[in-house]
Amino acid sequence: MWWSAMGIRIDKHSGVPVYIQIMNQIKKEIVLGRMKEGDKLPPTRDLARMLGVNINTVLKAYERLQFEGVIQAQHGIGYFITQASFIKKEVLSEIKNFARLLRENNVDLLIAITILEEVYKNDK
Amino acid sequence: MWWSAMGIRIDKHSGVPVYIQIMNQIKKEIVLGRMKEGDKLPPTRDLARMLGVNINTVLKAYERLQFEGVIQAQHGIGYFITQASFIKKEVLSEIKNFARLLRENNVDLLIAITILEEVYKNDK
DNA sequence: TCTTGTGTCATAGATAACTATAACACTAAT
DNA sequence: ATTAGTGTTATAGTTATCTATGACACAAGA
Repeated sequence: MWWSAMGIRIDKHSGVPVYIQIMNQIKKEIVLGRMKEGDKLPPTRDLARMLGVNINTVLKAYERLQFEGVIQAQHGIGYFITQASFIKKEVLSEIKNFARLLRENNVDLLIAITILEEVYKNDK
Repeated sequence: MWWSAMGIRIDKHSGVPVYIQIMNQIKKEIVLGRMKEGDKLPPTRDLARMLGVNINTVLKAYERLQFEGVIQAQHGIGYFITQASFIKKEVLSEIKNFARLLRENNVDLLIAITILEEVYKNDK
């Protein structure tokens, strides 16, 4: 088994703390079915090297994911996924359509997300 | 003219720097047409008090928005909007539909946004 | 001119995030 | 038993963000 860094991408200059980005990226990989229950995560040292961040930053992300019950450490072995929920294909398809809509209308992604958050929270 | 804080909401514990949240919120208000070119922004001191943050944090947001050309300071008078672009009604409508879809399918907003970002960037 | 409202600048301190580095503990394979 | 791979813990230092506070500059109106 090897790690290319999987689909995990971070942006050090986005303003969002890196450890939170790592958490979100791993959750995303799981939801998209790229990682499933029982799968082993990249070792902390490896992921840190691949992402160009410090080990402690990856560890912080892993520890928080463990606290949330998403993954589980096994001392001396590695971290494993313990909880996996998948997104429906239709929903994923709709996300793609939505992304296309935004691009076609030249809507800035950050602004769209800000509006989306407001709408999502207000209509509850 | 008064300031209720307008539609500007921030979350101190979201991990995203507050001054960036303020920037995004103001851009959002403009795009939604709630503020238009020439409109005066809340004074730094007032917005700081309304949001429960320090003046310097608001100032940092305003200064960056000015650097981006969105707003313009007039010494002793206030900050004014210099650049306004609007979102199409159809796009806003689609954002609302999208938010509804996510809620109906119990999709976590953060994860949805993470997937959206990936799709948006990859399909370019 | 004086006052009020506002932008601007500066300094200092607190907290969070990130980095650098080392040492130790457990597991599996040889 | 030894080694390699991995998790765990600890310490220290740097940088970014946020706060607290004060002082000064400019504009408009009384």
